[in-house]
Amino acid sequence: MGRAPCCDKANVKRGPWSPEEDAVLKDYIERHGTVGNWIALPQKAGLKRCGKSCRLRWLNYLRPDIKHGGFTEEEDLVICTLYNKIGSRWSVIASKLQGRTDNDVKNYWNTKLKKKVITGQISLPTNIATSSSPSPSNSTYSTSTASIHHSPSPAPPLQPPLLPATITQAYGGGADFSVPLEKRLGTNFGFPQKLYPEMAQFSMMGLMEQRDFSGSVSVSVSPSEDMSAASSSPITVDNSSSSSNGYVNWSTDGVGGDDAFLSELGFGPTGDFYGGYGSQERMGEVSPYDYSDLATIWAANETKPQEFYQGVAYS
DNA sequence: AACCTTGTCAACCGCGGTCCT
DNA sequence: GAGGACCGCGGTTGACAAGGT
Repeated sequence: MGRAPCCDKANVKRGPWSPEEDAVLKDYIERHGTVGNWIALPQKAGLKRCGKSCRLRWLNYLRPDIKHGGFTEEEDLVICTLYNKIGSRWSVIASKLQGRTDNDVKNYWNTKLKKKVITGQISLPTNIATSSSPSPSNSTYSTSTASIHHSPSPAPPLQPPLLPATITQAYGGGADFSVPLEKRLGTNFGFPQKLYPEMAQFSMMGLMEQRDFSGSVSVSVSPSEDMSAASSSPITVDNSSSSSNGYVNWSTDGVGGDDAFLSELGFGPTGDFYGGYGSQERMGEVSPYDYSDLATIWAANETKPQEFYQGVAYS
């Protein structure tokens, strides 16, 4: 036995709302509120509509704080940044944009913004929050240094998130750097990120040795002894826009973003494995955690960086 | 001018989660 | 604890407009 329908579909009006219906709904809600029961509302208000339809109409169109009209460049960047990080959780993304609804954001992404990203008209911030004052909040995103290209420029197409198997395959399933890491670093589509020096050092443990993260110009990393069979090509991390605090800039070439990159470095599974802090993309919002915690996590999950490159699949 | 294609966006649908009895 | 009622969400649809042929 399935769930009973929320309304009698034969006796409710469907399709576009008329101005009269809008007026009735708006007037009723302004006088009585929704009283927490949308199903009963249309009958009380005298509307021949399904309660869900009333709710949608109010939330997406009639609410007084709804912002109608085009999206700003800053809104574009917030959407791109969050989509890159959390995917199609439109309600969460919309909650970060004043006056926008999840439906608005979803439609905007599907019809316009996705194309802008693909054609390279938008690139995400390259130097977000270089401020030395960390903020505990990750609910706001500074876009002050973001760049938007008004003339289309060639850019690599969107790629799916890098799954461990794919990455392993890309690297030849072992210590074979058939796809040098530097090909993934510095690609112009990705979402440039920053890594705390101590984290970078830690992440490379067993894979590479850190040459120098404190310099102001560039950082070179080469495979460690454990990876002696790998290519001897040094891996260059773009540090040109790094500030004097020693942060290291890096980027990925796919929508997997920071998590995928961290996987490449051997941190293991992507996603929220790091409890959110290890994959923060705004250094200003990340406090200098003790990344040695990750050793415990690795141990608990029986995963080590080296295992990744030996083709051991993570669960 | 007529037809076709593409883009846009409001609205619908169904599912999972939560609350209440 | 079970089951019903409702809410909220994300995916999808369909009507309409605009642009192209």
